[in-house]
Amino acid sequence: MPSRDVPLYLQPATHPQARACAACAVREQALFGVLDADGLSRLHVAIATPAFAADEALWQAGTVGMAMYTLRSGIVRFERVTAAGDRRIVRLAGPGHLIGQETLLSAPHADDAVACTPVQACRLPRTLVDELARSEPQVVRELMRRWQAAVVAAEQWASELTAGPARRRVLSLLHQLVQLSDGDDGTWLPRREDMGAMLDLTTETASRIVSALRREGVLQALSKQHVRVDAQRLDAARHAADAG
Amino acid sequence: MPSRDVPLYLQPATHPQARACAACAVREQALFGVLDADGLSRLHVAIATPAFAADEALWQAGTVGMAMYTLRSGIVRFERVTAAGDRRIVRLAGPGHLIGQETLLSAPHADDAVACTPVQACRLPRTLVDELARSEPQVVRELMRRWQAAVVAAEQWASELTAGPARRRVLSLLHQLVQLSDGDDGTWLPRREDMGAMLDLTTETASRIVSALRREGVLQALSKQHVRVDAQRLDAARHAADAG
DNA sequence: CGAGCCGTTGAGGGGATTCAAGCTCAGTGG
DNA sequence: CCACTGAGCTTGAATCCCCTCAACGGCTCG
Repeated sequence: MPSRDVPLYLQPATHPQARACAACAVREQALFGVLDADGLSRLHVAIATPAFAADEALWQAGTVGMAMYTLRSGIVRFERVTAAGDRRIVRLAGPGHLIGQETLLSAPHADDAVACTPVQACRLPRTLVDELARSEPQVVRELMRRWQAAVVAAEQWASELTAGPARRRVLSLLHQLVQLSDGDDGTWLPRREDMGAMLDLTTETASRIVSALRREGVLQALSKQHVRVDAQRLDAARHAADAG
Repeated sequence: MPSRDVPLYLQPATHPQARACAACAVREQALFGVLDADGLSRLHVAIATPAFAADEALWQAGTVGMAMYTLRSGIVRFERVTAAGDRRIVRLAGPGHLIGQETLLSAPHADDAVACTPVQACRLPRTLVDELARSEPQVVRELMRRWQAAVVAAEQWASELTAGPARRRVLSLLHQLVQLSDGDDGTWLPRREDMGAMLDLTTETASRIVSALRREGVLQALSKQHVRVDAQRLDAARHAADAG
């Protein structure tokens, strides 16, 4: 079984795209995970698997995309500039997530999409998904499921990450980040300024709280942007914040 | 042309549901607005048009619905209880909006849906929409459009209504409410406690700001829960808040 | 090695909360 | 009819949390 880090183009050229998809590490969570062998056989075009560096944009708000993406690894943030003129991050997406579905409607992107970490993705052209949706009914249903998931994620973000005292918001964010982390090499931690844009805090406040959590042993720095999170203490801290 | 206030059941009995839908006041914005005469003719079942009183629930979070609704008049709020235990309102829906699409996926509702004002709605059973989606391809596309609209609305909510100083948040909410208002009899204004649940403020703070806006002439009370909004001054106030 | 970005920490001020007290108004029952 | 009640709104005073302003240190990179 190929690791998720093996680029698809290194896999035997005799294998069609269908074979590559069948072997994909995030296949179960991916859009095409609903396709059976027969459905996959219709994938007669090659799917590009572009990589994005940290802070590289996948697209910009207001533009109309030509493709959507399934994330294979890494984290992407959705950000916009509010009417008041300040930058706000409104959602995060991680491995297995489908992003940019508005492309299917030829609707412009509502936000910038920017890689937070190095990102590997599968590029799904609009035309391909269009075709597939016509021939494979399950794909339509799966698309709807994805859309619903986006709604749920956005509402969750609004309800859990934008309310209450600063400390609780940071703890909730940490909780989210742990879910999105690739697991092996710790949890990615945003720059303080980006944490501020997510939680509506100043960089100073974000910094103070992160420092406090480190002193309390909830966090442990692994590298510049990665930490080890003590799940036990995180839960305890979240529960304590809720009670008080 | 029947007004939106004429109950559907009062229309001539010889007219099938198709005729009723064709004459609907919110037809252009409604889900079935994409159907042509031929498509409408497939509507051989009667569509119920239930009314909900203010503060009456359309459904509760966690339950799986049997139908979705197109709102004909009134405003509905989506609320939930956060992990921290406090009530949060995460979205509003108004005339023309389709709500409860998760029913189509047999997914449980993520939030309570509660009428803010008296609400008139069209009840669209899951099975009906299912059928129609199969026979009329435009319906599928329209459903996707609705889902995308929900995502955009949720992100807008998160970015504009949950960030910045309290006064700006209230002004942004007012802006939203004006869009949702039926137009003729003023703009609906939530109870202070509900404003707090929307904007993450205390009822006292919400009250203070509303009082100030009334003194400044931005608002003018019409009745207990309805106000006239001076669009001019509202825009001025919003712009001033952005600059300062 | 100096420049610049990012993170950290401190001191002081301001805006929202907390606590508390009246107020209006609709509904109820004597 | 009208006091009584309770829910929602308003306003005040004190407190506290977060922001603002400021300085400093570590790190990378030209």
